[in-house]
Parts: sequence; structure tokens; C-alpha cells
Amino acid sequence: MQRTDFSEMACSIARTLDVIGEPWSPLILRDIWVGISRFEQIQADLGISRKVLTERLNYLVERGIIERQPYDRRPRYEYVLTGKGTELVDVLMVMVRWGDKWLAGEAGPPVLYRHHACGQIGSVDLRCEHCGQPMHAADIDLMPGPGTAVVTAATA
Amino acid sequence: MQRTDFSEMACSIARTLDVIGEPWSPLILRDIWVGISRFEQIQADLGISRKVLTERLNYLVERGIIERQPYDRRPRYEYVLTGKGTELVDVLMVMVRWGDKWLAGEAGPPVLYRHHACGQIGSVDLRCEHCGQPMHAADIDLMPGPGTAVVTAATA
DNA sequence: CGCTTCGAGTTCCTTAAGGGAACCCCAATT
DNA sequence: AATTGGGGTTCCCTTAAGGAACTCGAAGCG
Repeated sequence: MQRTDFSEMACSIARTLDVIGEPWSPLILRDIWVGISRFEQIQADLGISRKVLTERLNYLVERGIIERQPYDRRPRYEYVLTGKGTELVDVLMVMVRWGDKWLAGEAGPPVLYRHHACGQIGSVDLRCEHCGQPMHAADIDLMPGPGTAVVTAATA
Repeated sequence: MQRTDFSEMACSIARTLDVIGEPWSPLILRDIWVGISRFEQIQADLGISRKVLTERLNYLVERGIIERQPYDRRPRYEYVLTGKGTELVDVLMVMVRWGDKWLAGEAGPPVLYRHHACGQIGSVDLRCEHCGQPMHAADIDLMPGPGTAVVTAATA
């Protein structure tokens, strides 16, 4: 194997990267999210190689992120997000916030988000699920969890 | 050029991927965030090729995500997050949340986060910056923003 | 009824990026 | 003077991305 396999690491970031860490995967996910959901559409929108697009779509289907659905009596298919895939879009939304702030430059953000609940245009904000206060890199302590990798006596 | 350049796309996701989309970059960022900040430490922790680690560190320094600081009179250096880099960790936190939920399996999450403000252990939650209500993939409409790519009369 | 069209891929070749091991440089220690 | 240790370079090999051409199967058309 050439590229290192992240899926076995005891780290949720590495495991998530195993699913959408390959080049193009997040952009394919974005396209499907916004309704660009057929092979030809995605290929044209992104300018991605057809070969790579095929590989990525199959892989995302395998991982349960998207599903392949026929939309015609002819062999025509479109891809839709599963629940698992829809939740993964959260990651994209935070990437958008960061990219809008640090990389958009003079021109400003290419896309705006309007929140259904309040009708306002704006970004997502990270909050603690318990107390509702802001929760960013500097606001937390890390502690070993139950799934921490340990060297067992058997393997030592 | 072999891998497609994402930095010029009119998409904040693509632009963000240009910064941390390459293999290993998010894991390097994570290591530096949690205090694994020297070349030898990161290399040992991740098992990454020294060649690739050098490339990634230089690139992240170039982009203003991390800084290289001497920590000894000898030529010894450690890497620290800039403000820009610290905000990028938000993306990792959301990846952790998703990975914990969908990929951790029986063993449970490898790492737990304790929020300083409330002392509770938990995850980050995505909220609208205006109204404070939940804000996920299905809760928003997309609209063209000022930085949208347009075909100008001059180039057409 | 045969020909064209179109979506959705496959095949094949070229090029560049990741993996890995060996090597190098410099400053301090012994 | 020789050793150690951090922080990289160099070099070779393998695999993945780019890209263009080709395939296949079901309609649609004349």
C-alpha cells in the first residue's frame, strides 16, 4: 500500500480523514449537498478526472456517506446524501466559515448561507452542547477516553 | 502539475482544502494543537515519512497556520499555532464529533473534551451566530455572495 | 430497423507525489 | 577528538492523479 491507512488509528480525526480525506472527496460531497448530484454534472462542475470521480463515488457509497439511486428507466443514476453523509456536511460548513474569513480576500465570500430559523445571513458558530457557551480550541482540556489505544499484555 | 490546484476556485471549501487538504496536514495540526510540536515528536507520533513531514510543515508555515520557533541555543525548533491556525482547529473539532459518533465503534471515543467554561465532557455543537438555534446542512439556503465567480465581458 | 445521442462509466498511458531508508549538518557533551 | 541527538536532505521505488480515448446500454429519430 502506498498511502498510509488512517482508518486504524485511535483518533477520530484520522478515521474521518479515511472517509473524506482523499483529494476531491469534500468537494464531491459539497456538490451533492447543493444538488449537483449526477456523474456528468459533478464532473463538469469540478473538472475532476472521470476515473477519480468514479473511484471517489464508489468509496463514499461503500462508507455509507451517499447512496446511488436510479432516476430513469434508462441506466441513469444520481447520488444522494445519507443521514451519516448529511451530518458530515457540518465539517464542510466550518471549513466554509474559516475559508470565508481567512481566504476570501477583497471579493468577499463566494456563497452566503441564510438560516431558515431566523432568516439571517451568516455563519455557523461552535458552542458547547451542555452549556451553550463558545467552544473553540483554547476552551477545552483533552482527556483519554474509553477507546484510547493501549499496549496490551498479550501483544507486548 | 499533477494534483489539481484548489486555491483559485471560487469556493471556501476548496480554498481551505488547499491549506489543509493534503494527506497528513490535519493530523500534524492536531499534534501541534495538543502539544506534540517538535519534528522528531510529530514524526514518531504519526509515523509519517520525514520527507513529507518537512514539506507539510514548511507549507503550513508559508500559509501562516503555524510558526517555527527556536527553543534552545542549539538549532532546535518547535512549531506553534498562529491565530489563523488556532481557528482552523475548529474544523478538527467538528471532525472529531463526527468520527466519535460514526466511527468509534464499541470502544468509544479515544479522546474526551472537557469544556473549561462548564467543566462538562462533551462535543461541540453548530449554532447560528445570529439566533443561536441549531444550524446544520438542512437548516440553510445557499445564495450567491459577492465573491462569486462570474464570466466578465472582458474575458468573454 | 438501423443510426445517433447521451449518461455513466472503463482503459490506458504519463507524470508527480507518498513511503522509506540512508545520509548529513551542527552544536553541545564527555 | 569522538559521540549524541534534533532536524532535516537525498535517493529510489511504488502508487495515485490527470487526461484523453474508448465502451456499453437504452432511448429517440428518420
